[in-house]
Amino acid sequence: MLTEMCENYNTLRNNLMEYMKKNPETKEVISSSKKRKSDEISTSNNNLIGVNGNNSESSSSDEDQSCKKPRELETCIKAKVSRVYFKTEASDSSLIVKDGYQWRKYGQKVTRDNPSPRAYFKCSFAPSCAVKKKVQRSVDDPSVTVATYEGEHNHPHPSQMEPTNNRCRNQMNSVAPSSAAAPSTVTLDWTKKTKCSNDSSYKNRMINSDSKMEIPQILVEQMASSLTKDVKFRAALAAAISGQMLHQN
DNA sequence: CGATTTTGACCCGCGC
DNA sequence: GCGCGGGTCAAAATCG
Repeated sequence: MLTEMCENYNTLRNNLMEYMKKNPETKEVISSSKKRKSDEISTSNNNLIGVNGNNSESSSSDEDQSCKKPRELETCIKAKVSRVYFKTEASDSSLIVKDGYQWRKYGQKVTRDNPSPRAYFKCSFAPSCAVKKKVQRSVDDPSVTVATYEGEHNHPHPSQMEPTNNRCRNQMNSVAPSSAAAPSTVTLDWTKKTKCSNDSSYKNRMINSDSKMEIPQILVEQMASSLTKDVKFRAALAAAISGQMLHQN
């Protein structure tokens, strides 16, 4: 599956390169757009379940160059911004994202371009950890929750640091009952991994824990089959891999 | 009783 | 200068 993904990624990359050669003005058009417009472009371009991690170094860095104002430029340099898409129940009106960290909600607003409210969270370890996140349902797909992370945690993952933390554990477990029999199980499991792809320590831990789990072979095959048939998943994985490659470069 | 959430008020940058 | 809109504050309410 990974081989196929890599091939698809290479094909996509080549197509993009060719397109960029044929349309060199594309960059300028994007970079000359205003900030809010570029946000919209970013959202629409990532109209899939996946990770747009570390915008300042990824393929979307062109639009970040549109940060003309000193304050925005400072923000671009100082705050590491990543956008993560979570697949959730459309009927679930809560804006709780179970990423394992502890957050304290400090505000909620209804924004102009999206009828669903946007929730503002700070890391519970603030002010020592200044990470913030914004959570809002996608305007295109209400079943998709978009979480925008600003900054990086300067402390270990709470679930690793404090394994007896009831609140956190309850949040993580709260996914299980509804997803146990639902077809969305695969999606939820996958989002648990992808949303942590910017945190290498957590990612490694997930991989390690996965290797210890005994998953029935038939289930693995079913999961792999359903995922490879999913166009959105393939595109999201390609985006995640390309982001990782660009990050390494 | 401390931690967290809710929610209206306030602040501030931006466009006109 | 003014109004709009996004982001933050902080008091009250709620939760465990």
